[in-house]
Amino acid sequence: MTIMSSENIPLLEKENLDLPQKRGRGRPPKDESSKDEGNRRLELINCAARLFRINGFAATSTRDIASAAHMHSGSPFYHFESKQALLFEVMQSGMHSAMARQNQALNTLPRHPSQSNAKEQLRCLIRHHFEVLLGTGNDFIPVMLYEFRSLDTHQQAVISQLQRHYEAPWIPVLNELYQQQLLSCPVKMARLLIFGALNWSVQWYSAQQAASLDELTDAAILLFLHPRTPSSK
Amino acid sequence: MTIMSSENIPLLEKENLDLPQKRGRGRPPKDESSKDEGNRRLELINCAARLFRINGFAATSTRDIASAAHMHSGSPFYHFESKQALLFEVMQSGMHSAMARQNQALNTLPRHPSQSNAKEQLRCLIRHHFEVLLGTGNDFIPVMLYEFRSLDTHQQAVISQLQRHYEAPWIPVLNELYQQQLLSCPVKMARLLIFGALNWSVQWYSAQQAASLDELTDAAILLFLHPRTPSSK
DNA sequence: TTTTACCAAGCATTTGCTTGCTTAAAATAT
DNA sequence: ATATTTTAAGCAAGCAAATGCTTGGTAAAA
Repeated sequence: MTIMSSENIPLLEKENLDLPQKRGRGRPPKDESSKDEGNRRLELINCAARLFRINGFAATSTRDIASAAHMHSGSPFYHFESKQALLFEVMQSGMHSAMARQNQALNTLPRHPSQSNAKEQLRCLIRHHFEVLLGTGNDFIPVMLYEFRSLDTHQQAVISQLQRHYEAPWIPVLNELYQQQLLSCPVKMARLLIFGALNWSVQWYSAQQAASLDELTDAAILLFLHPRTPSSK
Repeated sequence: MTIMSSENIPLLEKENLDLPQKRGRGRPPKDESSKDEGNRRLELINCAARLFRINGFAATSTRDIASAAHMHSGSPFYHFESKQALLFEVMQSGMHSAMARQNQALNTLPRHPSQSNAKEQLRCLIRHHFEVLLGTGNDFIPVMLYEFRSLDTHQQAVISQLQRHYEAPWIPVLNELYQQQLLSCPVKMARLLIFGALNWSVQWYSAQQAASLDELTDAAILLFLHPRTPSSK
């Protein structure tokens, strides 16, 4: 928030209400579903992801993030050494989560009964990617896609590596579809164009009013894959 | 540029070299290829477009823009009432230029010899859109695509209107391709996904090393259109 | 003498981040 | 069981720099 933000007024007004002191300022109790460590840190990551997605990295101040997490302006720097490091954490944790869920989704498919379930594998990958991009509360990957340039070169290298891992399962699937002539475009280019078509959906998709993620997936498959027989499965 | 920018050092160091006083500070001469009016204003728009594209709107300071145009820090506000107004001008002029060139490109095609040149029309539209996105010095449209949220609601409405005009010629072409069954995906969805695939290219395309815009266009046509006969034109 | 195009200087705010302190729970020693 | 120490988590205040923008002046062309 650049100009005339009304976020710092609560720091003076609601100070005696509920903004601070929600969890006290001492050490947090260790009970409550065992693993409570890094809870506020995680809260910061979630708030940052949401704000970075809505307003962009440069247009979001650390004060905005702090107040969204019910903290005071300097407190985020106890958990993260810099605003950029927080962005980096958002992207990294988003990618790790997305990769884990992608592998999980692929494992629900029937263990390759020899051949030609490549089409179903692609459908699964696309459907899951839409989930990652558009699912409620999934702000991490959009932030990664649109704020890449705000990282330094080392961080960019790390994220690029994760992206390559994420995209790795797509390549054999696309290769097989190309050999089955369900895909007419060379694989390298097809991958770039397909990811573009999917990633761009964060620009126009709105949960209400528009199609479901399943319908989106069907449309994408229809656009990219060319059935050889008139009756396609 | 956020932290530790080295852009303001020239304001102190090169002050006696060539940065200011290049055109003097008085009224500019009216000669030099007649139409010189708005020349510095245009220079500002071009510099802003380039910087906005490279660093983003929020991460580009008006001082960066001024010094790129060989001006001092307050001078851009003689030509534009605010930084946001400058962004708006960048997008508007970019869209008008793109629309003019798109119509021009369409007019070079043979005047619809009845039917079925829809495929060639789509190729023309895609090829031109790649030019708009990736051509050298074309920073305007990428800025429009990636900084839309930095506009206020009224400006967004104006730009959306221009986008609709730009996309208008695509719709009858896609409709005909759908009826010819060269396109299997419903037109509304196809348009969104195709524009996504194309627009995303600004994220990965680099002029050296990669394919030419013609090759990109061929790949896109192969991906989106399904030939009915084994020998496609 | 009016207008165009800019400079020089600076103001008010915002921003990222730092320093020193406080609180309370957990760990450890008695 | 009690007392002490340690540590996680954050608050309060503020600094230095950056940023958007304003004001008053000025030089030169028309």
